[in-house]
Amino acid sequence: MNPFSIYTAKTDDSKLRRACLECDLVDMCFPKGVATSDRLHMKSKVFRAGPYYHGELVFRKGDRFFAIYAVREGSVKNVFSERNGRERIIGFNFPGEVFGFEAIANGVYPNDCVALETTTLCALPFDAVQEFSLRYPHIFSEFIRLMSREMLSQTECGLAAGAKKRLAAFLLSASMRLKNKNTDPDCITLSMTRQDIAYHLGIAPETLSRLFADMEKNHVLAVQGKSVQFLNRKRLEALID
Amino acid sequence: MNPFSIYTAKTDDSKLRRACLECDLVDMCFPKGVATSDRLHMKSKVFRAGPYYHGELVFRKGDRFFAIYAVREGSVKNVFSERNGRERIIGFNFPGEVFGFEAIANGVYPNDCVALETTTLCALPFDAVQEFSLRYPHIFSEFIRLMSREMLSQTECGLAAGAKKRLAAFLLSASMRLKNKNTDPDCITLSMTRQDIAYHLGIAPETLSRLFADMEKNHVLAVQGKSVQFLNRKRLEALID
DNA sequence: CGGTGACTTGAGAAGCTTCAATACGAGTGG
DNA sequence: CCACTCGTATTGAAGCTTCTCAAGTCACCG
Repeated sequence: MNPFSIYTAKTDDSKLRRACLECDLVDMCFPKGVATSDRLHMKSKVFRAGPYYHGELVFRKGDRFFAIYAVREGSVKNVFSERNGRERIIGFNFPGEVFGFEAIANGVYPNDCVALETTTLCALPFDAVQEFSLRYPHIFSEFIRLMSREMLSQTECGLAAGAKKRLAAFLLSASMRLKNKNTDPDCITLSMTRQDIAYHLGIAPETLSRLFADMEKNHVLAVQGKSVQFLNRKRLEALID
Repeated sequence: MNPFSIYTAKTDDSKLRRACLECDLVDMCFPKGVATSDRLHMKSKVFRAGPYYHGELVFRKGDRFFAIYAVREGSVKNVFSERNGRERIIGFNFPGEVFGFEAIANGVYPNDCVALETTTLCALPFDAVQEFSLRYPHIFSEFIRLMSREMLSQTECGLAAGAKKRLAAFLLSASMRLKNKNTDPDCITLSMTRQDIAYHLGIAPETLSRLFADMEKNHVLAVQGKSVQFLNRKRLEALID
């Protein structure tokens, strides 16, 4: 009936617990001030979705809205496919991040969501949020705050002038958002294609390529396929303002 | 103590009633399925703010979050002032539109809000929303839906490639959003400066000027200072895709 | 080994920005 | 009513950024 297998076991798995604590949904899955029985009830409403493999659709534009998603492992892109064939990439989502809020307005997802690699998600049915919000102020607050944070980061990431600035901002943002994997934050592995990044930044893929080449020549980055190393973070940061 | 005079009288004023019915907050100020007594209570929480005059600040970056605002009359701009002196204009708001959601996340307004002309607002204290949401599912739903709609329109208005496309999209959006004033939708009066528009679109003011001149030469627009007339809406729409 | 898709590189054209000069419009004071 | 002024808007010319089209390279996979 539905494509989700219930999230049941593994709550004792320490790795998973840690993952949950770094998730934006943690305050909703493990709410303070909620009776233990209800807490379990709330958590039991959270489904695990996936795994989705590279290129697989999580949802499609027009699909009926049903749940907010959080990335557990992997990454996704949210895409508006336009008439002229080109696609506008609204954003990427990495582990711990939540997406799907735009679907609430009209009850349908307004864009496609595609897995960039092998990806598992948590699906939080909106029903459950509504139900619990009426009983627990904390849930209401957390949900609103989550949406607000999303809006804030969207406006903050607004179009900086200049392709180089935008790329620098993107790389630093990606580094910050991927830092939970306790690896070197100056060495990131991008799961998306150059074209995805370019369209996300609103530039041509060729321009992106040239920018990478340029930054490599200037010893700011070391680029090797999908892995990018920051050789000089200061200069990268200086590019933004 | 606070800068708002309570919104009390004039509920019988037909012009005002009409204004409220065209406001995004209408479902919260006049909620269905809420007892009449509570309805009055909810409405009594809504303050009228202003009037603010041209250039006056509604709130400043860092001000403590307290209420969501709706434009009653006039218009405002939301501005991020950046280090390098330049300002990024996140958006404009016209009568009936709601703004301020980004402030929920951290409890402070993340940007300045400036009146573009003589402007009055409705201020909806977030306390009241929280209080009522716990008692009435409808309020909860409406608030979330409002936020979601905001997020959706933000992502939809995302950066179209090309300055001309962006301007066309901006003008058509402005026309749609100002159409409540029962005037010709093909003839709008912009309350903001050229610089405001340019920075909002992420282009130089000079480029904007040239675009206007160009579109006038091509008989798409007739521009006279702040008033813009669409001479050929079809062609304007065709520019977008 | 050949094929396919992703990425890079090059060259010319188009778009946009910058700086500088000019024009306009509303408000002020003579 | 005119001249002055200040802020805003327009116009011009030069230069830089970015795009497009086209060709070439690379890596991965059958």
